[in-house]
Amino acid sequence: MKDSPGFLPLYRQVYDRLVKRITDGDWRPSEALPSEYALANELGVSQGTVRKALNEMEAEKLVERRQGKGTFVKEHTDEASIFRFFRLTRLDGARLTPESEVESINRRLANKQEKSVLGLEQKEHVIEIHRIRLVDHSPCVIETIILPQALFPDFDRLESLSESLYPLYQRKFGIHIVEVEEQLQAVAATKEDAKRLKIPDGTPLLRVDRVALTIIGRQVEWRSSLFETRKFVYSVNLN
Amino acid sequence: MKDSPGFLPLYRQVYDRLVKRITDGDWRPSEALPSEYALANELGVSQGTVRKALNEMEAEKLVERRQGKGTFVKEHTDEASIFRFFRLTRLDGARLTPESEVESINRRLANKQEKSVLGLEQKEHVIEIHRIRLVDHSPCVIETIILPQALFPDFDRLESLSESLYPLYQRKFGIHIVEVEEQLQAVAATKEDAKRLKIPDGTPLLRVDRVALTIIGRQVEWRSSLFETRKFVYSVNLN
DNA sequence: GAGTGGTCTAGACCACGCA
DNA sequence: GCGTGGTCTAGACCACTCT
Repeated sequence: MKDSPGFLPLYRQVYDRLVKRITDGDWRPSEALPSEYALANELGVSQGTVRKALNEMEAEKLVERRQGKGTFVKEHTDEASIFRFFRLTRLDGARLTPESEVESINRRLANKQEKSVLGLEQKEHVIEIHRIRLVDHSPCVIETIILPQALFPDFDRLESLSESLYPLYQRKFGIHIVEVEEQLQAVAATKEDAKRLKIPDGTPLLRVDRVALTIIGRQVEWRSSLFETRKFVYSVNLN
Repeated sequence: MKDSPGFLPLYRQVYDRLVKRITDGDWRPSEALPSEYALANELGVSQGTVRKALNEMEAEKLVERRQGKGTFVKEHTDEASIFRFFRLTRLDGARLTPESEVESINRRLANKQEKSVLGLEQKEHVIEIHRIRLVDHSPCVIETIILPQALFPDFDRLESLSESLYPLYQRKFGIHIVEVEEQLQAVAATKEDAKRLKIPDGTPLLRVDRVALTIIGRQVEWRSSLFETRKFVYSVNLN
């Protein structure tokens, strides 16, 4: 006689309310939330319950907690974002800080595959970005990025793009990426790839297809990258 | 006048003691630990403190907690282990269950690189394993696995190897892998690779170099794999 | 019904950052 | 010295599992 959820813990309800207030923009990136006691008071629960909700949010990297200071909405800075999602390193494991050159930005109707990957309905528009990323002044990644136009109004009229795009999504469009799903394959460079990366035809490349997700699991970016991995490697830890 | 650690929380000390008892084999895989209250009593702390330590151990997948039943040492079953660390999937994301053919197992002195990667001292021996993994009866991965002989006594006299090696490490040698570090590159198949995988020379392959670590960060396996990714992809989520 | 982990509360004290 | 988050305790009650 019970339903499937049957029971939603109080701290979960607190979590949901706080997450909503962040995604709604009640507290902006790098701003402090009220203290645990203030929130507990406001929501009519104990401080320990708020604490549990905030700790979950910290585990998901939505906020950052600092003893003696407070709880802050996590900001996607360029450095942090590259450190977190850009997995290319030198052979010895040292992190890289690439530079980017945007080649083109266009707006057009989404094709079938894009609608499927991004979960779009009929006749929606997408933004298509092509760029090259360089390390030590030589090209090593080519990227194609597809964004649902509806979530990124006037994206194609931005004056310039930052090196790391996720801080931009957060700052300008209130979109907070918390997870990416990637699929990797080894492929041979086509003539065009080879020309753009200044490498021989047929060089093996690491192809990475990535879908970026928000806290509620909404797909907001589809990115297809080709990495030249003769001097660099893609590093990842699994737990 | 304080030292660098300066302060070690009680739950951390409880955590350390419990982890040690598991790695020492006091409780075997799939066995239940004493209840929170029993442990709290035995260790002279409150139940909430034990709880916090156990929750950390659950987050690290060292134990599994089941409401109404108890806390159990997590067992590396074949299925769970493949699901967790074998990242190859079909193009639609469906998981694969490969079969393996061991080609050779040898014991020899570690070379310089192996000593560096595995953190070995002078003149230690290693076990070297070569195997091929097949999906749908066709070869798609070739692996070279290096183990420090000291941690795996008589490994080369085992009658057979299970499909997934980590359950074997846990069951026979008390070694519990909790994390792997991987470095990925795209490379061209050599003549020998091509022959073993039954593919054309120079086919792009995904090369994965993996170091497997225990809970205390000890390197216990170095594995170099070459994946044929025309029909499959390496899938990973980043948070 | 007994025993386990999960939630929730209330209160005390500690470590840290800052003015 | 004050306010913040971090730790620790004690106790009550809930949800789940098995007998």
